[in-house]
Amino acid sequence: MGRAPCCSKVGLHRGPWTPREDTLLTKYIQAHGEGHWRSLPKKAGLLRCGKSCRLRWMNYLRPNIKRGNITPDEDDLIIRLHSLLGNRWSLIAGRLPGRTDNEIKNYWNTHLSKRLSIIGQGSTDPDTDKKSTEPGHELKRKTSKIKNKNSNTNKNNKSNNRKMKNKGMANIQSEKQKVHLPKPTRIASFPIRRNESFDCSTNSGSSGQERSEDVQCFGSKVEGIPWCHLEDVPWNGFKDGGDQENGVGFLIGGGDHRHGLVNNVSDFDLQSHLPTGDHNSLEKLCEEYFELLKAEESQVELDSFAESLLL
DNA sequence: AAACACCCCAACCGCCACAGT
DNA sequence: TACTGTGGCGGTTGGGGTGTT
Repeated sequence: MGRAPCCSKVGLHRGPWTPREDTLLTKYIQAHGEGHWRSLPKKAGLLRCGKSCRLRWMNYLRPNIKRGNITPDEDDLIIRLHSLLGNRWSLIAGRLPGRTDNEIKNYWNTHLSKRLSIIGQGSTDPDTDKKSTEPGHELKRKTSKIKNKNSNTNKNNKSNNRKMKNKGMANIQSEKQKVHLPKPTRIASFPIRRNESFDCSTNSGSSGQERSEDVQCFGSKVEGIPWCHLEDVPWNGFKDGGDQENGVGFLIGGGDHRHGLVNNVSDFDLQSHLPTGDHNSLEKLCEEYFELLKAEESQVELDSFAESLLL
């Protein structure tokens, strides 16, 4: 049962924000800081829902937000992180400074999922494809051609049409995908918190939250990446069992038994979900991912992967 | 030039976890 | 313990823009 809307919608502005509203919100937050979103609109003189204010700030007005022009590096990182984290956009965004979860989500939905589905169909090379098509010329045509053309000219059918398209894409993905699965798979039943990700040794972070049903095995989304046997992983958060709380990690040696239960589950449960025939490629993907992170690590001093995710 | 088809992305929605009472 | 308020997340929508026919 969902709770009531955060505020009465009556009399509140909706839709696109005006420059004036942006200014009001920005000035208020600059003066008083973030938080107290519910009361913020009133105090700031905005006829907006607090949620709307928060979203506008987080996704658009916040300083240091990068907009547009996802670089090839970011693109690649998104794909890799998504393969590990699934649709955990906020976590992925935390790994991409200046990018918002919404932007990454949109980018994934509009660019990457299509591209990957095309790759899955044995089409062109992804990079070639991307470079030759940005911003979406040839690709648009390609993707449009593989779409189900139930011609609907009625504008009311637009969204239905889109849904059909998306369903079609989802089907293609589920059939052809090589990199990820769309939905995380729960593999354990113990409670897990989103904020306790990637560093089991430090209960770092308290801002995030995790739904109990979000207990997931990331790896199960990556054709069984969940548990990579890596001998030397230079990040504290991973080395001791990875994201135990989120049911993800890497078996190193005997694993970490500080939380006993988790690795026991992982050893038994996760590995039993690993596709046995593709182990080398899984390790390769893990290694690639860590190489990428290493490269980043040399540029930016981070205490741990966990901390970077929680930035 | 007009109509149509499609894409992009800002914004909205519903749900959940957690904290406070 | 039960309830309520809040912040946050992921999924979805739809207006506007762009390309094609």
